[in-house]
Amino acid sequence: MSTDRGEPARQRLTRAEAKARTRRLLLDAAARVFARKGFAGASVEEIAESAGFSIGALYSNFGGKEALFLELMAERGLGRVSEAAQTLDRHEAGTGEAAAELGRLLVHVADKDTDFAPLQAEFWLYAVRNPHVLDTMATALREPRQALEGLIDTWLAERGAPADVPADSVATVVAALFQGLVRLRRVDPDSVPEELFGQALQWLFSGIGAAPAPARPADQD
Amino acid sequence: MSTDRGEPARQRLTRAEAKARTRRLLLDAAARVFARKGFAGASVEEIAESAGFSIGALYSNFGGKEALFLELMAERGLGRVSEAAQTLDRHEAGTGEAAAELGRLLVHVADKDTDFAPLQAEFWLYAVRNPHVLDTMATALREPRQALEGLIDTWLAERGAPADVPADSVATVVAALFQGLVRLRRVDPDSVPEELFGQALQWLFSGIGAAPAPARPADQD
DNA sequence: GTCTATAAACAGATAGAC
DNA sequence: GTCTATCTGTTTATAGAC
Repeated sequence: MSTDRGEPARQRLTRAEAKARTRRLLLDAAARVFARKGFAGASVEEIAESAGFSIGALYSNFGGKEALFLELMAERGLGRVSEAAQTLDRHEAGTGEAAAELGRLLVHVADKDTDFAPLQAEFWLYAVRNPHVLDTMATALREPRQALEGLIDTWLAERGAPADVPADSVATVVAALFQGLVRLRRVDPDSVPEELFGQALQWLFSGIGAAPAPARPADQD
Repeated sequence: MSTDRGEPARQRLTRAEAKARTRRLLLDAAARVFARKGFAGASVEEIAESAGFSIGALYSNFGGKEALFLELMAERGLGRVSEAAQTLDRHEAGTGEAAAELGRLLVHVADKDTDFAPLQAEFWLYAVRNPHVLDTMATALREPRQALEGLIDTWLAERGAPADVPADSVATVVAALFQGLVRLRRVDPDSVPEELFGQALQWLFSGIGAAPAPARPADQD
């Protein structure tokens, strides 16, 4: 309290606030560097310097490289998936409009937020390689998918599909398709035009409405 | 030629054959280790030992760690995607049966061939981070997708969908969905039951057949 | 709380023996 | 053609100054 001196005191940060700010800056830098170099390929030195600090600051705020990565994973493990649900919630009516909006989201994630998909892939790889993290990720991923599920319930009712169709399955399909298209677009943009995701959703929902009870896929033998 | 001595000469390998065998063993070991540790996380020592050789043998057969990785990528970059198309080609008639077959393929890739998806993710990350490899991968991925496209053309005709629907878009959607579901199943198997992929395809194709010309997604303003 | 300097371990790659 | 030994650079993590 009495330690501040002739300093201009530009922002007046308590030590706790300063430390929190450092942590935030380090976390953001870590997201950048991990996305661009991968978990193993990134060095703590590059992360610290990218945040404008030195290695010492990093170790004073986090247990180490792995702890920093895990904290980042807990913070943005499920990324924009929950954002997506919220964005779509505003377009309750009009599946077509919502589909177009989803198309824009895909383009944004794939083209603009260039660090997002690689970081997500890095999280996935880490989880697959570290079984005890796998469960954490599984439950973390279920949350945003349930948000999607609520939305899909609405769409389904709107389309006149019977309660017969399990909304959680549809939500899983939509989420998987989104991820797959984002990844593909990063490698070959021409093969995934902006409208493709919306188009696919139209096909999907139209098909769900058309075939009410496809419980038995095909038993023709 | 005159170097072999009292050795039992079990298989009689020429030096060229022996070297080819070493390369193959190293390549296979590299696939295992890269899948489990990642490109940066894997050490050449572990790869060499996993193949039953020493570091020297690796460097005598490949330019180095990166060259080994790139060769592996060229060899199995597109993985079972082309296999999938061939498998399905046998079930020309009966979309339902083909869908069930695809479901089994997904389960196999996700559950049995545990190294496949992580290795594929590693390839993708490498391509995204090395632009000059990106183009190579884009063209490599187009090939199996065209095989899928031919198959889809058949299904579409069978379903009575007009030529209106672009088969390449459908192929892209199917491929992206497959990849997305495989990844999700590795993390949360319960959320991706064995039949889900086939089910989703049924919905999709049924929807394509139902809505003949959805060229303009939604213009209601 | 953050920085500088350093310790200790490990990586990729090479040289020469066999 | 493959192995052993080694060189060189880099890495994580820590200790002590400020």
